[in-house]
Amino acid sequence: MKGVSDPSPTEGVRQRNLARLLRLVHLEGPLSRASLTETTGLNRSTIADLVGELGRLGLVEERAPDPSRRVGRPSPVVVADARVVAIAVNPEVDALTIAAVSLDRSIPLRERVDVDRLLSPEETAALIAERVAAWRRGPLADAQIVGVGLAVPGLVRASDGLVRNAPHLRWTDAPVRDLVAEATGLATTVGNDATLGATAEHLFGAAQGLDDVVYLNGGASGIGGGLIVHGMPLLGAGGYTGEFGQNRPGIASPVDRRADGGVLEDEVSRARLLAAVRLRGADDPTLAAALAEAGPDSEAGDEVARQRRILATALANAVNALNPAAVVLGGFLATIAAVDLPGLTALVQGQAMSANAEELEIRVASLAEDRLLIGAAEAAFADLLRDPSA
Amino acid sequence: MKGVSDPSPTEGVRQRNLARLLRLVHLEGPLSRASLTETTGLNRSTIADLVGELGRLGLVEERAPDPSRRVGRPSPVVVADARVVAIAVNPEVDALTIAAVSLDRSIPLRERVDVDRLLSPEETAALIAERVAAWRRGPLADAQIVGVGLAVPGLVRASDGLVRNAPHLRWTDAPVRDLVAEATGLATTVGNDATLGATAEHLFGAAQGLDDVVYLNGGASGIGGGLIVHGMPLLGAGGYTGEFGQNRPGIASPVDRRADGGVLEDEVSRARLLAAVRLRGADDPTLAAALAEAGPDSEAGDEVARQRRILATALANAVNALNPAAVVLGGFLATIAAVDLPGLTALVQGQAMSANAEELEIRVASLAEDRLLIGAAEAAFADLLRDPSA
DNA sequence: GGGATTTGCGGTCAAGCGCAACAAATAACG
DNA sequence: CGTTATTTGTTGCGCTTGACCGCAAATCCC
Repeated sequence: MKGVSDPSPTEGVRQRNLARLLRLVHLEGPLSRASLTETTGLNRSTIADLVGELGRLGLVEERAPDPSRRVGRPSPVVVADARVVAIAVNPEVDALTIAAVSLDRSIPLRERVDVDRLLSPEETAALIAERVAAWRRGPLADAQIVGVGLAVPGLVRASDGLVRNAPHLRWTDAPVRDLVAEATGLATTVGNDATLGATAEHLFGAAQGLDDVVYLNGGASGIGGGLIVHGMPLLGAGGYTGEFGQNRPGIASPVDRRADGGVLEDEVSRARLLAAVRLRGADDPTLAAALAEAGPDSEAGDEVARQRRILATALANAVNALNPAAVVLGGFLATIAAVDLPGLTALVQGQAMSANAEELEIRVASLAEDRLLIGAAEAAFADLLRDPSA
Repeated sequence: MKGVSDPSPTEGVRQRNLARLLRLVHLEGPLSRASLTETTGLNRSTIADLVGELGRLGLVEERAPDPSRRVGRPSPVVVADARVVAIAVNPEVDALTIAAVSLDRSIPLRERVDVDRLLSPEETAALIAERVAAWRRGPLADAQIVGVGLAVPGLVRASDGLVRNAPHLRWTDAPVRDLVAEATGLATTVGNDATLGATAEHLFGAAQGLDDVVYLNGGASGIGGGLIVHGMPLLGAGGYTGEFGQNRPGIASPVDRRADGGVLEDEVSRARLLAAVRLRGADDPTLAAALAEAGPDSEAGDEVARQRRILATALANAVNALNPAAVVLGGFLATIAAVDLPGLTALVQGQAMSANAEELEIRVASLAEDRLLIGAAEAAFADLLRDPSA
């Protein structure tokens, strides 16, 4: 037995307090020591001790006090150390985006590596390792890299970061976490892109401060989703939550049906919108402009309305089940939602339980292309934020 | 400032450890002190101290050691004190069921009060108070009643226990929590019946030990559901989660459609099953027997198959979104599922993402009519289990 | 420039838990 | 049947943690 567990019985307390402080300055930005004592309820002397330890660990810095117009001695400002960075990666069909995201939420480095063919998981790992090595020799020479986070468009097993299936990358059962960890020598986390996007919107974007959020993103290849529940990302038993794109919502009018299976992402799709405005391969702003130009009384307008009706049923189903505080829409779903947000909200409320929908807000995602990088970095920071002294 | 917060800095630790121990003996049943040290990782002396405190609080008892055939000094067995009870209540259309549920999971008292008309919230509160008062003078004379838990068939606002709408009780915006608390003088919690049923199945029933569970119950008046997520009940922003009955699942074949709106509980309903076997008002076992007698190649068999197809789509939608470890079905949904559980599982797997469904288990609820009482009692015990020293 | 206010800093103190040594109770063994 | 091994409860002690207190420093208001 001889429990050689904790050297100190109350180390759990200290760990939690350190984590609380680090999380605060990471999520809220620079905070004075005084405000830290106030929000945590800890004693001034305790805050001094804890901040000192975080400083010695190289995780926070103390800056000169802000010229506040309050009476009394000014309080130093505690800020997350910008030299602590995570490597955030988003492999996509046409490019691999890699960035360095600091603990102070700045993004000092970002690079888009265009590729003319699909990269294998091994090639992806090698490319990441090469960029990280180059950055280490240069701009990140004095940085402390805590890990790598990947946002993968596909099903990712939560337990071991195995990519079960990423259809348009053509990755199947690829041990991406282990490959990247070995290639870079860094702790690596792999997550589903939509789940990480939901995390980012929850922490810093349109769903900030809301504990129950449904996030749906419309991409070129389909509809992905992520869930925030109890203020945390919901991974489910295997890690495959939020796959609303494969759901089959009821379609009230038979004339609205286009695809055989009735699968949401076959009925509500970017491709059908592009076809309606006679475009091939445009980005979302271009698509939005074309739809606006066509107007509501055009073929394109009818298609938007049709997709909105089906989307509303799918959202109502989710709202009935999960009673979220907000639904956040990204990608082309944001485009077709923004045409008339109150109208879409009303459509959803008409099909959902009244209590579930009455305080529901449907919002447009707000973090743009940084979303996945922020979410991936957040996943890489997670261990550090849970136990800063490790 | 002068933080008069905690008398001791580490009281949080002690509170958590006390809660861990009490929760263990409550959920797992009698446990020896030795096994407590092993599962918690705490020191023997600490366990002795904590168990002593729980004993002084009247929450646990220590019994003579089990005649174990192991070497070494026998370890006393720690048991939750049976005198600590919660009052569990389930108001329904035709009766009000009220029970005393002990912390050791026994149910020493249970009473079904038949009513020939709908009771108002105020009458319900008065009836509960009357029964509790009578029990206090008799069988519960030496009991420590920690609170009242109600399982209400309707929408319950989590923040204040207001019953927003319980259609077949005809309660609307009824402050049930406050009414019962005032009438009885006891701390009261109010929850949705399906959510509390899910909790019970999660803690003691078919979904024991699973952190991600979707629970659906088919009753006479519709389909209710509850969700377990992160090992906890999911309440959502307002408290109205799990309302799968109002969802609109896709219906593959138009000939399967019976109702106009395509709402699940209009398509999949007990009433339609009863009609198919020409019965009026039968309980679930009778219905199951009638369906079995009719056989699969009858009108009733066709209706069961139709309902199973639609139910499968609704379940697949939930599985895609939530990736639960198990789906638990109760009421008449258990009846139509049990006809061919592997077949229903296959139907769901055919419409869900393969990864989400591959380890999915569809199970039949196992707690029978005790389910709601256990769930309601658990809700009433929640505060005690969170902070035993309060 | 003086008073008020707020903060930082060092020292002291109580609480909580681990640890080690000892005692007790049982099984295994000769 | 007695001895040994094993396991566990008990007791006293020490370490860690964070609150509290008094003093000095820094800033604003007058």
